Amino acid sequence: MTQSDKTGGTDRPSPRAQVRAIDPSTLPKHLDADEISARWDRFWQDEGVYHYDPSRGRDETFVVDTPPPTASGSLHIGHVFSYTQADVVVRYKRMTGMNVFYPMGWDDNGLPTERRVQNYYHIRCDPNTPYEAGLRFEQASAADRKKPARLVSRPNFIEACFDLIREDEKAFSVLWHRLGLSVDWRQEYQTIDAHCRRVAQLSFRDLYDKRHVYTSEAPMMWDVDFQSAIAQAEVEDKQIPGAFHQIEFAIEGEPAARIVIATTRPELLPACVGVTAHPDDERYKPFFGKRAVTPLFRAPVPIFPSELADPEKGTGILMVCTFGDQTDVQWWRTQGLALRQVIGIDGRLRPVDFGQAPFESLDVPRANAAYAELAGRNVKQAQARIVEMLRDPEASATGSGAPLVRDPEPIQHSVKFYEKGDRPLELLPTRQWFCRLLDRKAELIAKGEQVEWHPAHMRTRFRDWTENLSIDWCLSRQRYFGVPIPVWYPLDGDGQPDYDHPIVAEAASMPVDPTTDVPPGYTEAQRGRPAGFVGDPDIFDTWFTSSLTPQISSHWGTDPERHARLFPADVRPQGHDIIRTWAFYTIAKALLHEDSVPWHHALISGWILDPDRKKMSKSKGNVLTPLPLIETYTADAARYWAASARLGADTAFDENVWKIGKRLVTKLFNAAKFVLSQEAEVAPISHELDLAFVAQLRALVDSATKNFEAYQYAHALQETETFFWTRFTDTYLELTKARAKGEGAGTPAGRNPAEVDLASGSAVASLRLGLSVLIRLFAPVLPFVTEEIWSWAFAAEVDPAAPAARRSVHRAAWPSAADFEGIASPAHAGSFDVAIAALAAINKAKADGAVSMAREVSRLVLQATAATAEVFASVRSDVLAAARVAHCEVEIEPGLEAGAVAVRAIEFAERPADGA
RNA sequence: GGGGCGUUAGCUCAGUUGGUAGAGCACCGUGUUCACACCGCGGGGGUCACUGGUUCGAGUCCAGUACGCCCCACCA
Repeated sequence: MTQSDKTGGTDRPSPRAQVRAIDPSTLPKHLDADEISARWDRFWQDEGVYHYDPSRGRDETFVVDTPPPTASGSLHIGHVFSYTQADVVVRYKRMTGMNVFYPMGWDDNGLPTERRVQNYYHIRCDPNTPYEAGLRFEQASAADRKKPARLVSRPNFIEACFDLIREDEKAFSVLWHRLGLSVDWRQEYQTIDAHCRRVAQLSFRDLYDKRHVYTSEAPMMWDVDFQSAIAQAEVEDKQIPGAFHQIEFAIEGEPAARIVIATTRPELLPACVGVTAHPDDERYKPFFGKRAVTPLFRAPVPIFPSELADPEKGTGILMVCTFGDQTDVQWWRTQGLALRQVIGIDGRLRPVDFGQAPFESLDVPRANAAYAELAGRNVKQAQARIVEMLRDPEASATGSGAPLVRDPEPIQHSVKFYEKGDRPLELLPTRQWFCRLLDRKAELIAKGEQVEWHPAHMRTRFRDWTENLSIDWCLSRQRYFGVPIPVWYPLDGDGQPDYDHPIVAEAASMPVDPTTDVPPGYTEAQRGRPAGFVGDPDIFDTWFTSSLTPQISSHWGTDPERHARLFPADVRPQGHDIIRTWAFYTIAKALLHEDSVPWHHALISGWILDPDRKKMSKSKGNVLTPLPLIETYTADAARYWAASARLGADTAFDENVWKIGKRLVTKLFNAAKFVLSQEAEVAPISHELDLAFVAQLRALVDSATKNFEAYQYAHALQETETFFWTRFTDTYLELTKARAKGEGAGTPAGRNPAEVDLASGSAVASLRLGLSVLIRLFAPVLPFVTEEIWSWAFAAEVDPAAPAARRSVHRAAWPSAADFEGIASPAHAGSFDVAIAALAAINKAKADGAVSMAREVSRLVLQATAATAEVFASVRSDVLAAARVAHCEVEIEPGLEAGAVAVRAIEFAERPADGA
């Protein structure tokens, strides 16, 4: 039983196929890469070469959790890089006989799409605008963009999103086909489609039933431009200029006393609810328990000690505001401070009244007058204005001059931003849904340990992130284009929502949109009415859906049989920048739903850096688009470039590598034409040189296979490529050329024709075996040119009754011991190397003599050790034929290294006359 | 502040368990149109970032330093 019988999905040609030479004139003179790639892509799709076979068992199925690209992004050379790396691994697995499940999704829901739609059409979603059926938009012109954005209804906005992602997904799809990704296009999904919405809502329902999710009204990180809550994972620090402002506060009941606090956010002065310093700080000890009074607003606030205050920073004493940062939140909670929210959801200071709780002032008219100067301004404007006001001595709470005691001191400090945002995040108290993760850290880390990360050190990124999590996962987003949270709230007699008793949609009704669907037991007429209900207007964090990609593909919750066959997946390819998001949340979901890992291997790809080693990004303007490069160098060359980099390695972009890839493709094409046009009688591989070549080929197959098994495709490619050039085209082909044609200087005239046939047949069989094996070793990286070559000869060796898909090289068996069955070992392990050494020595002598490599040698004296000379004798005729040597003697020179061959004397024949 | 990765030829990168430094590109020389000018053959070029240590022997193992990139934390 052969390997292919066992695995059932592939076919291996017989190593002793009948030699049917191809008439080279029937093959194209030059390789037309565009034509080939279009033709084979069509063949692969039409014949279903990459189709998943659900009838085969889990143990012989290889499941890929493909990254769904963000459809709203632009095509980027990095996409070619990472998707190709995954595809190379997948193609290898397919050739080992695995039944590959390789889907493609589009991550189109969420903020990135909304932002792109807003910019592209220059529109904004306004839920209060009425729907206009049939409304379509054009890409906004530069002139349009100068005008205010057009407000459109939520359904119109969502339609616009769908319109745009359709275009974007088409562009990606074209690139994937061009690159030859071996995706099963029947397994396509969009994270916004009904199936994904349903899976996401089922996930929520399951988490709700298991008490993993909860709502809470708490200060959350908030992006004022997108007007949505943001999760910890989406936050990034940016260094921006700021300034320390030293502001003087009075002490209540102590007219002579004062304290000077330092702050970078003076505009939050009206939101001040306390003052704190380190408990051991002698400067401030006397004030603990007393109340400070703020300038301008004259608000009395408690002064309390806190270990969290650093005496070395600023003035050692600081104001606590609702909310400047996370520490403020902590103090607010532990000290039971008032909540004076001045920043609104739009990032502007909202109207407040200091005469009414929670605001408070010892001089209400003055406080309100001061605040009137700030209300309606954004943070930046308010800061500028309040600094002006604080320079006014009249504003003092102590009567001792301007509250701003010195000019602001400029500093650079890091501030939290939404990763896609333009302005710093604010902390706003809002009601959000959360998923409990903090109490599951140990289990999350354990699941991360169960996954094999490639490269292994990427595991550390996951562990670090998980260990340092500080808030639960905020699931809700105040946006429009996404999966609705499937929840309604009952309204009490006053029309106030009862958030403690949410009505969560039943699984059978999903997907639902609570803003249009009605919860069980209610009618639409009760929407928004007292004792009625209200739908949760929010959508899920995009990651809530994309963290389910393994379950989306496996149809978790709807098709248990399929789920069992496809979950957990085998590999998750992804970038290292989203370990803390996509990988983390996916592991979290698999843990919470089924106490499982989502996949067994994580393949982490690196980044493409520009030649200055900076990350390529749109904002830096150093992004390369892939299609023009592919047109110049071919898709196979693009893949060669991507596959030359190891997993996880950030790589400087180097166009040279594309060039080398293209050269390899051409060389393969030409070498194959040559090999397949050799004619010979069928004969076993028996000649010493051939046996020695095959022995090295066998070693290559072993090594390449080991490397692929360890996801070291780059090493496998490199060794295959080196072998191809140095052991095949430059050497073996040259050494056997003459013998294959049944001629050669080493063949004595009048030799037995049967012997000539045997020698020739052995050479041609070895050449074809070498080509067949090399083509298959290259196939995962160079799918187009290898398929083309395979089709010339090897595809015909497949059972004609088998489906056409089986004739693809991509369904052929990965080279293995089976290819070398019955082929003897060479008499001398080193005979191929000695032949190469001898040929190289003669070539060098020709180069030194500045004669053509094709020049005949009339007399040659070689030197070698006795042992090497004996080995040489076994390959002598091939070497002399390749080097065109008429007469050769070998002298024994014991001083040489084993295996070395030196030229002691060489005489060249007269150059044949021109035109002879 | 904690951690990860990296530093090898002009450039992009390989270097398995320690055993005399590799490839391609670029460069120089040279040849050639009979699979391949998207070609062949040959050549020059490196104190393996630095300092110690272990060892008969270190690019490789250990400790430290410097530089670069990244992750995390802090950020009044």
